[in-house]
Amino acid sequence: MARRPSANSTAAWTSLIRAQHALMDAIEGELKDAGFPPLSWYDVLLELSRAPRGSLRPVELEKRMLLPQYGLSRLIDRMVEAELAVRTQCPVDKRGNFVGITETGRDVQKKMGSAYSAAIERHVGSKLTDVEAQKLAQLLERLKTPASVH
Amino acid sequence: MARRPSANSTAAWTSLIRAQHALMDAIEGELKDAGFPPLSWYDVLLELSRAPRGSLRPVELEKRMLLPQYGLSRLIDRMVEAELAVRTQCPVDKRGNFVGITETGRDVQKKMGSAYSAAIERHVGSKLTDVEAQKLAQLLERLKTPASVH
DNA sequence: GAAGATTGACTGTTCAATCTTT
DNA sequence: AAAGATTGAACAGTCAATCTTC
Repeated sequence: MARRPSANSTAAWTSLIRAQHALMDAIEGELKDAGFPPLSWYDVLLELSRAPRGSLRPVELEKRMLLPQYGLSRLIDRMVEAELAVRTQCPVDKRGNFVGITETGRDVQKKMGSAYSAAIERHVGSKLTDVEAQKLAQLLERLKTPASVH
Repeated sequence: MARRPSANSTAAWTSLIRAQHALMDAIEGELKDAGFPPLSWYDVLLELSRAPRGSLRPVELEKRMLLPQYGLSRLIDRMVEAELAVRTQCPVDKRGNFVGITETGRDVQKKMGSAYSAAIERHVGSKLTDVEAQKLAQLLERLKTPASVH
């Protein structure tokens, strides 16, 4: 149908890109300055810390993560290298590994989680009322519904 | 200061990341499938096409671009390689180059602009009313204001 | 010395190809 | 053949160092 986008649709898209970038830079920058690893690492640590026995298969991780991580193998490699995660074999299906969180990993997840929360409060919570934040989340959720095929 | 982020702030942040990613993947994917270069190229082409005589200094480009492009030198190199842009010397200040758009570049900008508009309509315009899109843009703009130092 | 810009080295991402197990 | 995962090669992004001109 190639209807022309309204000025408001375009403005929403532009603002979305700019706001996401500005906030991501600010929040990830704060965490980095505090000595924490990138947010993609946090995503993995958070999902692992919530999983039963602290481990998941890579394919499960991919599905759950906030930041879509194509190169998950290498990300896990780096986290294993840093001793935040370990790899183990899956006994029942030898195709699938498990990735587990270490004690160090749990520790980093907790500390980083606090810093992350503080950063979200500073960069989001302090600028919007609770009702506005809720409204924003609702509008953004609507955008994620698949587009029609026309 | 270090107030706990409300659930709504966190939800807004999470939705922001996810919606931006989902839409960016969808929109950039459509353009790519249609044979167009990345959106970062489009940003450069758009700014150049709007500039007087179709050229700008790299530093000006950096300021205007939608997608913050740290490695602008190399991006311009690739566009020059693809014959969408040219480099020229600035006669009055020899530190500064100019980056100019070629005729091919103008052509690509126009065609890509149409496809981009259609994609925005499909992925944003079709999911929100005009009023909702406007509201969303307003809320996102509020997020870009600098955080307090506390 | 400061501004505009590029370069080199490093890190991270992407895509296709591959390998193993089911 | 399909699913789960890894690897290699190409590509892009980042940071500090550098170079030139002002």
